Amino acid sequence: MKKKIGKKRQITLSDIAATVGVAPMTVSRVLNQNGYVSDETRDKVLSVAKEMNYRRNGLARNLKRQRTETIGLVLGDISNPYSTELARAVRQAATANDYNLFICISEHSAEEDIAAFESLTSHSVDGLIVATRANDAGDEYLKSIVENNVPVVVIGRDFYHENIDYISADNLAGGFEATQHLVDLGHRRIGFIGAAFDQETKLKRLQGYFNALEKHGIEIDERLVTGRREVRSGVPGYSTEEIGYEGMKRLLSLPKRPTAVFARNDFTAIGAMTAIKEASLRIPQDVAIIGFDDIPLASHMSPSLSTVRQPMRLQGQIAAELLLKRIESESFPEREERILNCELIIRESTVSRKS
Amino acid sequence: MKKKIGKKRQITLSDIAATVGVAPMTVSRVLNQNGYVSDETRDKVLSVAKEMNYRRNGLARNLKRQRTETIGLVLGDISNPYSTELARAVRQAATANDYNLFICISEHSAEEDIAAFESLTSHSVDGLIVATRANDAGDEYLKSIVENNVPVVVIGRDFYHENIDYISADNLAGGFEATQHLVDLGHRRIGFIGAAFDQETKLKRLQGYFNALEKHGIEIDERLVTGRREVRSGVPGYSTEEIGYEGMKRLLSLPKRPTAVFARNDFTAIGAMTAIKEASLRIPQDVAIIGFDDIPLASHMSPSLSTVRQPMRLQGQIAAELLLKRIESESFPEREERILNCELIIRESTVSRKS
DNA sequence: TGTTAAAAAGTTAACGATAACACATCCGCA
DNA sequence: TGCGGATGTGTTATCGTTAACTTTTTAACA
Repeated sequence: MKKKIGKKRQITLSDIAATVGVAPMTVSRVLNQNGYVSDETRDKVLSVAKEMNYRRNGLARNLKRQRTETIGLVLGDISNPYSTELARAVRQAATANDYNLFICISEHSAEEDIAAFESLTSHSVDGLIVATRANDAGDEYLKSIVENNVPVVVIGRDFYHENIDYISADNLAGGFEATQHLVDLGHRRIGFIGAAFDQETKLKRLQGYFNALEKHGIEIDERLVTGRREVRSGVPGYSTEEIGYEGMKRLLSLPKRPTAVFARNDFTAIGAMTAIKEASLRIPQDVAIIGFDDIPLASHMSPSLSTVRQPMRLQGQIAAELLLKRIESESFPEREERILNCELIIRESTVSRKS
Repeated sequence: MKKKIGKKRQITLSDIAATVGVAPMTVSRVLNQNGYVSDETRDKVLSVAKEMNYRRNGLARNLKRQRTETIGLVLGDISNPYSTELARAVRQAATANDYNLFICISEHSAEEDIAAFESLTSHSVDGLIVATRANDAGDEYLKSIVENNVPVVVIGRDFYHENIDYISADNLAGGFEATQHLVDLGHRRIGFIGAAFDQETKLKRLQGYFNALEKHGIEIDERLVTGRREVRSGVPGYSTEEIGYEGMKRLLSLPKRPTAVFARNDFTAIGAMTAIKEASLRIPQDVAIIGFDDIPLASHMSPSLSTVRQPMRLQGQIAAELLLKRIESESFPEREERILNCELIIRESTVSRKS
């Protein structure tokens, strides 16, 4: 059974104006609190507006004003605390500067990446923060957006453009430190979980791992690097518990298994830990493991997870600041690039507790 | 140093029209692929559009068309896998039906709740899915939105309105089952972590706990119910690892500590587990613990965490479906209410492994 | 060859809001 | 008395697009 038929027309400024007996412009002035309006008129307008349940039409308003006071954030894997912390920080900065934040998710492919850019820019967001992984089609599209003078800032996305600011954690140094830490503990056979050996050549964390091994004269063993092969071309996925679990199983079944493992991120590490425990091996005595990100749960694992902390909030905050600067600047600011330091967090999964 | 001064005007349909030598309407027809256009004109328009890097102005378009093909989703705690799974499901359904999805976060307060509603509705989203916790001011505002004929669906938000569909997991039954499970294992002193005793009286999971105790003639002990008191009025926060950790410490320090604990959600449970381990007590022999949600990590904890699984994706999917139905209906569909079953997942944190 | 319909455009008028300007009053002070 | 500024309000045009209508051209067939 249906209730009423037909949806009513939305209430406009003119409706209020007609009811009160003034010009629409006067109503606009009242509602935007600018220009001169007598107290009497103001009160009347406000009460009528409330009575008619008026809600301003942002489309019309923004069209006329040529700005939306809204910024867009494109996230890849939204399940990742990295993304969510980023989002929170961006939101906070946006709110503090009276900007709204719209978030779009682009999960798997370049098409989704582009769809997200498209839907945000076509809604005329004042600026865009992009935190998805690089892919050719998306990069191409981003470029065309920027060349349409939409301010853009990228976070952790490997993409250079003269008018795009770049922010990232220092994944290269982080990957290096994590591996170095394992080497310092005496490990020589060190695995990497989270990326296929011959793919993701741009993955900085993996490069850091290679660099550290090289520095210490440890030969790189292809079999020790494992991860699910990306099925789709386009945007690479993110590594999960499941991938960590599977990857660890593979590593453990090697003739000469690694004595330590560096996982691409904490989720991957947690999955790997499960596999190690299932094999009745001890962490860290039999296999040491270190993750990346320092998600809140890392310290609650048992054993607690060593990891590399990256400044998640800070990245979001800086991104928002740079974006707002771009938005509010009349001209084109010089490109800024910020690579933020990571911090090695040593816990029980690499060094057994002494007490 | 600045690069160029002044931002160029955006390219419009008329610009293309002028260049090609046709009317703007013809260009519009080409770009929207409707109406008759000769192949020759089409090609010319498309090539000029591409050359000029034309990007349509969605504000103007949507204003004229009176719809945006966009839906809004308001989330509370974005860090929670519950929220993120919801978002993914909603996005999937939206995309499949050619709708965009904008997500807004409302973290702490009624004001933020309202700001999110405001920014989405003022952008004229075609409909709104709300998954934040109920609060008076927000409810009031929601009501006014609905009465402006914006389709709304709420998920897990305790709020009744004739024209708003309601979706939720059966938290009451879930809380009951979790507690019942502990009782079945022989526990009589069962704690609850995640809500203050005298607050959150509407919290269904807590009510389920009370109901189960009552059913088995176990007296409710106020001291066994613990959680951080909400500082702000307005939107209640969510329970976290930290709260679980603190809460468990309090429970363990009681003269007669509980032998089992039901945590409001898995994060809280995980925090509680850390506190239990720190006290050198065994799980589940000394203290059994069960959570709620079944986040992916629950099975990776050690011991693995018993919990109540709620259908996260399904809630999002149904919400999207109901919303799209409302959007596409000319009239007002009858209100729908869907309470989805939860599932008890028994793991090692309540029943020790036999093998 | 004329009639009619389909195809390919163009014209007009909004969508709802506001910037920019114009026009009244009113007040104070030289 | 008059002049300038503050105050209050109205008018006009426009943001960029498209729905609805009109006009012109082409094709099709009796």
